[in-house]
Amino acid sequence: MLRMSKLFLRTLRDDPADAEVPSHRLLVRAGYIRRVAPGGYSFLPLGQILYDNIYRVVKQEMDAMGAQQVHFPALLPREPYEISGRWSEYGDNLFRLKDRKNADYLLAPTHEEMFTLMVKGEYSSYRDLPLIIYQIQTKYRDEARPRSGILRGREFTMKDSYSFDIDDDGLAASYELHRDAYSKTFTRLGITFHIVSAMSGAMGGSKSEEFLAPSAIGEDSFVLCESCGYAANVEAVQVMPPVPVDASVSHAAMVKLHTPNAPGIGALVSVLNELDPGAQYDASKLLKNILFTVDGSPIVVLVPGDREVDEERLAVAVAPGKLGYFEEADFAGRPDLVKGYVGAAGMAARGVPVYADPRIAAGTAWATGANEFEHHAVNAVAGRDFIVDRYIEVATVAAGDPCPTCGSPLSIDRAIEMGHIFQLGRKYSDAFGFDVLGPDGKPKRVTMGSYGIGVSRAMAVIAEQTLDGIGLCWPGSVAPALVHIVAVAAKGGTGVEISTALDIAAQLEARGVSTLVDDREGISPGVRFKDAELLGMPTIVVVGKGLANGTVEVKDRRTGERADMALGDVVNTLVQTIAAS
RNA sequence: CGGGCUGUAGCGCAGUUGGCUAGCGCACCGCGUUUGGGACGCGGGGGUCGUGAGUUCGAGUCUCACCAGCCCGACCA
Repeated sequence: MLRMSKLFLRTLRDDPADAEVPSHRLLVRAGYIRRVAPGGYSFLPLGQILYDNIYRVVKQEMDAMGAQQVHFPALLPREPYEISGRWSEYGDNLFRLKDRKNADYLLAPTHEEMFTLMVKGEYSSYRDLPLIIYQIQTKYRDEARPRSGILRGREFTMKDSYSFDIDDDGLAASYELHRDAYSKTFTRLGITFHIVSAMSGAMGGSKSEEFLAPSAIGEDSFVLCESCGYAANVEAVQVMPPVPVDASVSHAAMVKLHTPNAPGIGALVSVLNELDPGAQYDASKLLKNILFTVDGSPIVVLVPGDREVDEERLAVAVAPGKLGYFEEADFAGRPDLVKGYVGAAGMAARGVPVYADPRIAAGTAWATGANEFEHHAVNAVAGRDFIVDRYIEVATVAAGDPCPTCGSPLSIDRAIEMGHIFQLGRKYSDAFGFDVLGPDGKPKRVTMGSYGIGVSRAMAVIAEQTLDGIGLCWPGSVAPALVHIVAVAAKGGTGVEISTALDIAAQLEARGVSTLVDDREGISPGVRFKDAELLGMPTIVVVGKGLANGTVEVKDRRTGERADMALGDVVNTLVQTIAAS
């Protein structure tokens, strides 16, 4: 039983000035968290209980799938990360520090290395596998821009697990176990989510899916197909293969036009339409020619004018080459590349490789730069006037694009990444030379998966998906208390409301229902009601004026429905209702 | 890394052309009234005005530097 007369809690009437997103504002106002540093938050008692409840759900589902919990330090020596290459790969996002002997340490952003070493140290036979171990532990990432309170912090809690298998089939099985466990976990946490295909990204490896919680404040975008259920992070969408082009259609010869005052795609469209009123140009018929550098050498990337280049996908496509921007200084050194008027035609002569989105299929005609100041070319045909050296999927997707599996229009929504499951493969077992002896007595390289759930982030996500105009609104599976009992003293009262509220709470607790009692003295009813709504327990019981008639009021925080109930029935009824839900 | 905005009590904010004891609301303490929708009266406590230099008889206010926070942008040829 939590008693508000004793609870270490102060609710705020005003929104904190530094909080932008609703979950952050309410978690601070309701006294769950307090900021202590950029991206660093303390939990007050209600926040800690909420966190513990989420922790318990995550742990139960991990244990249920046969994973075993372990624990690592967050403070780690440099060497393992040096061996895996991540000491440098992680860049500025890694917190590095030195001990008194000037030795390098880091605060772990994730623990693949340590798990690999731990298992390598104990196991050496195929008969020991498969194995899944996990921890729920604090991670540190020096984010370029921590934001949204607990949603993107520099210190946060993550459940990370790792599977160790002898072969690909085993890895696939461990992966499926996680997929199921994650679905159960997020369902129990009351989170609405989609499982989407994800990009493997910097982690290396192959198959990867994300658990995304749709939210307007999300930092990820994903596509969803209403008709077939295809879902993917926008960074991982597979576009349709290039539409076959009717080779019999012949295009007019490429023409160079004088196009002054046409900076940018929008202005160029207007200028071209003036020059050629019959042609009906729009951005999708223009070709963006964007220069990047790979290991210092220029490349040009072609996308339709109404699309953007997805740099993360491009970075993956050119790996292990290092992607960079082609900047002013680079233009200065290449007078043959005219800023604002770069055109694919002529890149071969300049020794610049041409990478293109599949939409720039051979036989398609485009308006593009003419590699001459204030000049553009129209009717530049792929395969005739310019050659594409390599097709890669780098154009951003747009709402309405065809679904790669069924062709229906895709929708795009924002979401928060809640979990990520990932078939790592042998990246880390290779790095650390982790073999076990196979049945044939020969060494066999272990294959791994890594899997994460943002535990502290889940607090913000659940808040974000459930809050309303008057406060937080927790699902019963994580709420700090299931029932919030408000004692409202009657005029000239004797305190019987408070003692009755405490009595109801004691009976509920005895039957396993957690309670929060507003037993504060001298607080006006309005404050109690506002606080109860702000704090967000699923059920609110008001012990007040009805007591004279032997009734209390029961309110559902989510629906706002309220009903008077006989004092003698309230405990039984609540216990039954909660058991049924 | 670039741009914009902001640093005054635990929280939210005001503070004029530089001026005397730095204010208001919430929160907090005391007394009294009040008690079903963020009550009221009276009386209180709480401040290195982000930090450091400088200008000045005098700086929350002006100048410079630094630090911190929030938001936006990260290239579009």
